[in-house]
Amino acid sequence: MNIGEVARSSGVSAKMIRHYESIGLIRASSRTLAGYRQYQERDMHLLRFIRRARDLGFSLEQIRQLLSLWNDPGRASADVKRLAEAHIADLDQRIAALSDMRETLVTLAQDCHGDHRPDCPILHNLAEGQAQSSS
Amino acid sequence: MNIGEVARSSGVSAKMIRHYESIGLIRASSRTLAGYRQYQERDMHLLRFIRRARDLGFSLEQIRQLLSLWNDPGRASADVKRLAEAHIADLDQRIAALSDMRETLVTLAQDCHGDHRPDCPILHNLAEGQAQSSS
DNA sequence: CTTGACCCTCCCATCATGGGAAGGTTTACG
DNA sequence: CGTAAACCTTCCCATGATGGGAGGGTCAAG
Repeated sequence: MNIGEVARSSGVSAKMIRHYESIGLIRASSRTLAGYRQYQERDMHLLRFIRRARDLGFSLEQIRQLLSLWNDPGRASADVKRLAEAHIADLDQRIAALSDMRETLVTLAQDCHGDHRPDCPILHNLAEGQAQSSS
Repeated sequence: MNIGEVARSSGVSAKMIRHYESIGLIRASSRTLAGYRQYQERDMHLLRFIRRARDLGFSLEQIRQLLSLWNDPGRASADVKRLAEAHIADLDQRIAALSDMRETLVTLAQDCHGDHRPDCPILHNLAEGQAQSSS
């Protein structure tokens, strides 16, 4: 398989496959005489693994660890679980941060007339910045 | 005020103040003979405005628009509200995406023994699972 | 033998931010 | 006055994950 085909069937762009190779996330593939990268079925599975882990929000560094566990028949599932739970905690933090922003903005937007007049609590809040006395 | 002082009192780092100047988000300040940037009270307020908008997750491009509305006495609050609501929609999308990841991971982690054995539904899902549905 | 669809490497851009080098200025203190 | 600390300046580089695109080689079908 050329890089284009494995890209299509794994959902990882050719650009990214080359990048993952360059940072050592995946091993360099064999090449044809002309220098074209050649991939096997197992490379496709590896890339799909990476793709799914990315879809779950794991960073490439975390994926590096996941791959090393995946390739270790003597791994402890506790190690995988620990990685997953650390990532869940990170997601929780990011969700909380975004939700806080959202809540503040919704409150401000609700109080904004949204008409032709210039007066606006959103700008007022940004300019004067006292904590909202909402609820 | 030197840049360090206005940085401290606005919560925007000196590094970022110079950066905002370089991208034209704020106007270049006056300088002393030695080339030191000099700031006034109003610059501090401007930077606080920016800082608060950043805290609410607005991008610098959005902030550029917010500032232009802020400086326009003839603005319509509807324009501000539209910006805010677009940003809320963006936050909603990001929160939903992260929440989806979180939910999938929590489910997988719950089914993981988390002991010394290598068998693990998390790795199994990454290796064999269907791609996550992205909205 | 040309055309189009591949592939290659290398550089640049994103977005917001920080690190740090190399060097000039100001201030406070002995 | 001298010096050291604490400022300030500009310039370059790095992050993380991804894409764009230039400039050029390869391959297969017509």
